Amino acid sequence: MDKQTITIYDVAREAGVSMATVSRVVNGNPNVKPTTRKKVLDVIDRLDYRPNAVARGLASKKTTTVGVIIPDVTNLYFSSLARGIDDIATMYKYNIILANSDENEQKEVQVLNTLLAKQVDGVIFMGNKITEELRAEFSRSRTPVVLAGTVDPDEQVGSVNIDYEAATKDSVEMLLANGHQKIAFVSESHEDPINGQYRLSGYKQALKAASIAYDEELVIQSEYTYKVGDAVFEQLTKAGATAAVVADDELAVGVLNAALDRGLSVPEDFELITSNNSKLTEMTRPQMSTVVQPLYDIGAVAMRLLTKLMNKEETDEKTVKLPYHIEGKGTTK
Amino acid sequence: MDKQTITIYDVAREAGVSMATVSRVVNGNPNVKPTTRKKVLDVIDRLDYRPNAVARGLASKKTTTVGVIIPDVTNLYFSSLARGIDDIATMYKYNIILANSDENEQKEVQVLNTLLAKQVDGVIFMGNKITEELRAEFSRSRTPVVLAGTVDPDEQVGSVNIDYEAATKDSVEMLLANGHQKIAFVSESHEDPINGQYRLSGYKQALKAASIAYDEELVIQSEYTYKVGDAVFEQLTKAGATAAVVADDELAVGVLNAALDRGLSVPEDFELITSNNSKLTEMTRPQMSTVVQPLYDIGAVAMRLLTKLMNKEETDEKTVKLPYHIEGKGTTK
DNA sequence: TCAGTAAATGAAAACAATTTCAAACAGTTT
DNA sequence: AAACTGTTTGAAATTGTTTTCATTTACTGA
Repeated sequence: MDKQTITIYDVAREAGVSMATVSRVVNGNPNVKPTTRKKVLDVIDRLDYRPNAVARGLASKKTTTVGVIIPDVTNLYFSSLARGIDDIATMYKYNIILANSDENEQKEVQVLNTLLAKQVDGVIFMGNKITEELRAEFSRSRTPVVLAGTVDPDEQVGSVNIDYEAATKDSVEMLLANGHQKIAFVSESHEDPINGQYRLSGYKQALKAASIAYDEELVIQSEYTYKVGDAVFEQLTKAGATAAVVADDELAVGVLNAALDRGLSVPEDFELITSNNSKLTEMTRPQMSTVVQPLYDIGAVAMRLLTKLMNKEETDEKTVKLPYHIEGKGTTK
Repeated sequence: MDKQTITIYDVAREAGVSMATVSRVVNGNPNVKPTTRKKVLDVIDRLDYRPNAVARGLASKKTTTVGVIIPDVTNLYFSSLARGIDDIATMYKYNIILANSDENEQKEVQVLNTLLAKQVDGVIFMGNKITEELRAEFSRSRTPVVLAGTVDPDEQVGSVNIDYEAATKDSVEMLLANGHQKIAFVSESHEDPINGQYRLSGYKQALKAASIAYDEELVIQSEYTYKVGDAVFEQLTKAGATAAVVADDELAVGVLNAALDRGLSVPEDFELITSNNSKLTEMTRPQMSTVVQPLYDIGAVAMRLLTKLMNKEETDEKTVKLPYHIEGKGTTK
């Protein structure tokens, strides 16, 4: 009736050894005589014993699972990071509990709490803003946290990303070099330091260096979805923009298509650089020029960093900046 | 030094009650006098007590987490399902452990085993073929399993999908109605029953009804990636196809772009229907005609079904087929 | 042969909850 | 006042491991 589970106790009894010895065998502890090891292994095989990870977690205080907070798995930028995270996690024998937050501050805090209740060994956070409440939770629990593709201006927790400021500056400079004067900057809310602080600053620097006045009209805040592309393009047109730096690929596709649907030629009539180098950039026609971020690697490196923190290994740097470059494709001349 | 954790024991002591009573309060058991409940709640609040989910899991044999095996999070089709799964899981207080399998049979089995070792309360499997080994594991553990967007011809485990056979038949018929004679069918390996059995059968039925001979040249097996689109289109050209039904959106974009890059007009010179209705279908120009699958819902319903199985509730049907329809967009006349 | 050391083993105590079962209590009914 | 009922409560067992610490065994060199 009930699924009778084989426990370490059954194995011990059958093999005529103590639970401790079985535990040692299972965990690869070298202090077991080869003959005993073989005996135990045989019984394990015969009974088809599988250690119960929950009991293990309770006894050892390690669950070998890490929590991953992601705004939306359906967003290619984040899912690419997630893939890198999972691969490295698997490599180090961890599993990931994935939780969508929709970048909703309440959900983020709530999800973090349930992850901590589940005793995850570490957390990888993707999002935008680290609210005070979130930071408080981070430091209250002694669980290591690493941000992936997310910045913490205070650098209190580990993080992996690229230099958004420089990348944006480079993007704008490329458009400037192509002769544009009215270059727009489109991103999500400036409350997120990644946009309001870093990217915006890069944008301003480039303009300043070219002695072009900052025009608020050209700076647009919008959600990162395909469907708002049309409305955003309307605004761009109204502001007289002839080129734009867009902070999200999906939105960039929306803007690009809005331009094309209006009969414009890209890049002849309008130029565009996007920011994430997700698969989308090569799927559009023309293909989108983009900041090439090593998405998979950001996730992978973040997870690797987390493993170090979980093992209390020494780490050179808690904040790592990965290289990027700008790749001109079809949406710039 | 060590993070001193507050346990149920601390709460009991401080509140002057037994652990059992604290447990009752935490779990909302009604058999607690209101005054006691308040007293306990106050202490919980004061000590900031959080129940340890691992200990809970061990004692109650329920982890409130389900395992989700996904081929690749980075594939929009699957990530859309995953989003539906997670939302419903959250609604029912479950968390998901997500594991990428790359549709690799070995990885699938291995991942399933670690999920079971972690005592997940249920498993949602996305993939293609249910190998014998996998099925054996499914039935050996008494853990409920539901397939999402995946078929099991034997209908031994629960599953949620659409009628792939009919959908493919409809797609082909639409192309037939547009006057095509040489219609190709492009999918992944026919070893997957979803392709080799259902979709292919739908394809054949439509041809037969139109008295068109089945031509092997027109049936192409290929991986589901964007980058092979070019090679696939070459094959299509060689076989003289003037239209195609493609089983994956990403691949469909590749094929579409290959056609466009060769200077063809779509749908004038070549027609195409894709199968997943992911975001991609509206991002291309022209937009892709597609089988409209309720992606999010497939995931959501699968998870809902799983909750029923986990609670041993009666379920009307273990196999549910969701409705679909064909939406003609820009790649068909 | 015997001490000294290292390797191998086991008993029992954690780990932090839930669950079972019996006892205490309170409120009715006779 | 006793008997009966149902609600609250707590003691102790249970869950399946790991870990600590003591003990036994095996081996080495004097």
